[in-house]
Amino acid sequence: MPLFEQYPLSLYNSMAREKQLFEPLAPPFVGLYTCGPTVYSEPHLGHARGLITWDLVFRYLRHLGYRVRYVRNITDVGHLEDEVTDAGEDKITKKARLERLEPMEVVQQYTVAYRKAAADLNALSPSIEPTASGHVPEQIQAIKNILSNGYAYERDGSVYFNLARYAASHPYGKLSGKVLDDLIAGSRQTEGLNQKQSPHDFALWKKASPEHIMRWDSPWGQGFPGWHIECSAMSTKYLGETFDLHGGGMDLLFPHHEAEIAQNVGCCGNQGVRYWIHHNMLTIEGQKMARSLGNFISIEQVFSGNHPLLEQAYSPMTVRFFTLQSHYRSPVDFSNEGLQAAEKSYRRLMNAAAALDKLEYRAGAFDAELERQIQEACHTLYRELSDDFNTPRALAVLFELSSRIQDFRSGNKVLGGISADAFAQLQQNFKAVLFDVFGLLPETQAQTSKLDGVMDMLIRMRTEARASKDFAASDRIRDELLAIGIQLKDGKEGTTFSVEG
RNA sequence: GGUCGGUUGGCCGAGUGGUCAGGCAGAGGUCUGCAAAACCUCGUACGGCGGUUCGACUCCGCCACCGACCUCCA
Repeated sequence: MPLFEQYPLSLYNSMAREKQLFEPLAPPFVGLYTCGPTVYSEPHLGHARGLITWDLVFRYLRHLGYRVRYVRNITDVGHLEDEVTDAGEDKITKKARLERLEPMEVVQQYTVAYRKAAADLNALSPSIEPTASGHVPEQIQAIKNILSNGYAYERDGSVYFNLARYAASHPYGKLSGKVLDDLIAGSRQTEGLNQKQSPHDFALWKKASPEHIMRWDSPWGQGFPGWHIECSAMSTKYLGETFDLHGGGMDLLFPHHEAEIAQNVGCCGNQGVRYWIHHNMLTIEGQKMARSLGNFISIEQVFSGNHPLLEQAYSPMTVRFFTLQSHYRSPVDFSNEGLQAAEKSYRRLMNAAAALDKLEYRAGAFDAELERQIQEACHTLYRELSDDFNTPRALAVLFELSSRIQDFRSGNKVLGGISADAFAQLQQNFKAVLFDVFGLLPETQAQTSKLDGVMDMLIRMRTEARASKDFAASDRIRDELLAIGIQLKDGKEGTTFSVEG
């Protein structure tokens, strides 16, 4: 029996605004699409949250036994920054001009940076990572379909989605809770500066001005695809007209995902997505992260500690652990205090995992209550994760199990008190959830075998000095190593060391 | 202004109509030549005012405060 039958997954569907039992279209296959980055600048902490959230979803679905195709796009065709006044310049073009690069050089640089950040955070590669620029023909085809279905109109080389026409027969705004009439009433639209029939009609295809560098041929002349069409085109291409899961940040609810739905209907006759899931945003010490507020932190800066707001560097696994401590639908507040606490908590779990590996089972006096408790916890781990990916609760269970593991290690409780089966289950579930699902890794220690050799020697010298009560020498070894960033840990079974950072 | 969400102990962060979150910090302890590390044990909480209820932190109403989105944003 696959795990997904044993622990059926329920998740919060943003469209229904309630938790629903997840029933894939064609189990065990699952299609998952998430909106990836626009690659015009360094990946930042917000990207980290998205990466970690969807990686956990991907990992857990796979762990449950689903065969998942995970598609995450790269937006490498610039979005216009100011469409309203038509004075807009797209982000990638602007960056290219400022840095005197080809637009594709900008795209390349930040795509590589994004993938590097993902790898550092131990986020698995998606099954397919399509780029918008590589799918212009598909986007043109989708626009053609929308046009021929009567949901769009052409004006002077640009194509716009006809929202009034669409909203007359479809519930536009349902996902984000917007009412089209309110939007129109509240819009600050300058007269006569654009060709749209209605201010909220959005571009499917945009005519390229003479100086616009990124341009492609189309039935409507040279131009580039609009803001939202890539996701409709690429999700349809790789996951089909209807697929299981679509994710993204809550900030994409409107207008991006709302537009996607309208396009899907306009193109294929149905909205395409069965479950919408959205993760919450990230704040920096209680404030929204924004360049204008000066609290913008890139992923690389977190790892290096090179930012005025950071008291120290934080390892990728600390960031990952910290993120998963909160539920994905709650906001995460990034603070030094929080990160430092996470660093320690994370170490505790890793200590327990290491201790678990060293335990050797021998039958002993049976402790029925302990047996029940451990088995129950092993199940709870999955029940929590299957309850809308409740990582904080699953984590609490991991800590509970950590204490039991330490009880066994220290002799506080006898390992033989539980059955060999229960012990095997403990080992398997604890490590599976910690490593495979949470995607945490043992702390990388910058140590080579040569360093090991040197440390062995130093530890031996210190042990000898201590044996002969030459504490001046032994303390000197310990303190000077600490100054270098290597900490000695005296334990019952001897001395070990860890390298800082 | 509109829409939605939140307000939990020193800090972070789950959750529930009536015995438990969990982590960090703090206190005590084990270990140790001392220390560090590691491990064990232990407090304190549910924004305000009403209501429903045998019973509310949990449900309902009002108020206050905070935030997100409404414009590109993960």
